[in-house]
Amino acid sequence: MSPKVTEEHKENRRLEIMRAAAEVFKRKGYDAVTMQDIIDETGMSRGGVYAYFGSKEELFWALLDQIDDSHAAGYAKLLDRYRNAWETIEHFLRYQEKEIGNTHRSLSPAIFEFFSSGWRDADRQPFLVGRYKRAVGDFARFLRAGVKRGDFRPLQEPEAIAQFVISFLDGLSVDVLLLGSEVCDYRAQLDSLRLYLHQVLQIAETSREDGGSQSTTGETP
Amino acid sequence: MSPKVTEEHKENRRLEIMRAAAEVFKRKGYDAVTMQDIIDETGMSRGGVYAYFGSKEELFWALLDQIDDSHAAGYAKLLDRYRNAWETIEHFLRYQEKEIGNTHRSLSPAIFEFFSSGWRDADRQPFLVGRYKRAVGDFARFLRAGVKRGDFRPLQEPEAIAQFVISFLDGLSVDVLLLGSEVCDYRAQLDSLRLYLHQVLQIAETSREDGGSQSTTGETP
DNA sequence: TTGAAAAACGACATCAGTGTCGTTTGTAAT
DNA sequence: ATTACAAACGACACTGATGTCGTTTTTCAA
Repeated sequence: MSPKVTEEHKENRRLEIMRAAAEVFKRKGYDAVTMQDIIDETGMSRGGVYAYFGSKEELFWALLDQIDDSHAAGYAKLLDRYRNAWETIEHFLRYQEKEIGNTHRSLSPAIFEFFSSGWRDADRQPFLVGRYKRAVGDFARFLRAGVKRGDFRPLQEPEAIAQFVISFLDGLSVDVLLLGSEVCDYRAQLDSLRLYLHQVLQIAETSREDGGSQSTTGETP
Repeated sequence: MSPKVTEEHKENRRLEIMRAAAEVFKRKGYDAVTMQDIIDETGMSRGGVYAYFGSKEELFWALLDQIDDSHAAGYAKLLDRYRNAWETIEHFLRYQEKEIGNTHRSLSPAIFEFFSSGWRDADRQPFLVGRYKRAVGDFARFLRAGVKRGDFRPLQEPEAIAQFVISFLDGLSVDVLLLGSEVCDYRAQLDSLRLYLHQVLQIAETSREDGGSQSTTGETP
């Protein structure tokens, strides 16, 4: 008797299925993907895959959890423990630029599809709400820290600014996804966001050694 | 020989099917809706409905065109021919507030679903791009008019501001749709947008007889 | 080497939705 | 009233995806 394969081997198989699934989801989004697509990508058999994941949705949740774990940590770390307040914002914006620029090569389109066609589904909503509150919370905490240090003198409540920024970034992501990056010119828009933050936080014009590279979009005519 | 029913009757039937379809799309979104649902809602027969619309997608496009015609006109008119520049912005914001507040009772969720699950579809993209460019264009034109009159002294190019505003509004709509209006507090966020515009356009503090009701969100602490 | 049990396989039954098409019904001109 | 034709009907065949389950293969302990 006794088990016939090691626990590790099972875990590897599980991961291999998830890897294959991610590949397919990146290529085809969410709705258009069938279990058969994923099965084909793995090279395994129908029964084999079903032994690990009972449905496309179950598989997708596994991917979401995986992503979320790795992501949330990095995101929070980005905003914690900074040296120079404004520099952190620049850093944050550069990070967002990279993320958004990479949208269509990532799982984002599939994730977006998953939640937008499932927004009535009571099971899916909490995930998004959690993500949103976490993002807003992290950013607001960062702002409050900056206020305490005297780096920022915000014209609004940090919470309000944070919500505003997250909403804007959500919108920008959606627009890039649905319209393409050329149409909505996300780099210029991130410059606008930089300018907005610069103003609403009342940053002194000469922030450390950072020059005047804020406005690629043009000054007042 | 000669036709057996009047042209008008056929048009009415067409409209009735569209009305029924809109009802179903409002209730169930896009993907979850089947032709059968629509057929049931009309009270007609399968063949009857198919005689007018060959597929769910064809039907949805008909609805989109219908909406778009009525919408685009009103939107442009809102921003044209204003008396007081800032007042027009207030008006615009109030309009957006109403729109966003009504999101889940409108076709928006279905439209959103339609485009987000079909963003790879080359046929669907042009529609959204047109909508976006029109919105940005209208808003930018309004801003330029205000500049010419001396009402606005923008810190950025009007185009950039317009894009920023539209992206933000897109984000806000998405967030309201996916997270619910309580979570993302869209009224407060529209106040933030008002404050942003007030600053970026360098509106004098005392604009005509309008008092200081801009910031429900709180002043600098 | 053998054999027992788990893992992997893939054919199959099922299901939901689609679009068609032969039939029935209704209308208006004669 | 009759009739001829379009409109409306709804049963049906088809499709594509799903999840199951009896069979085969693999693995490891004895």
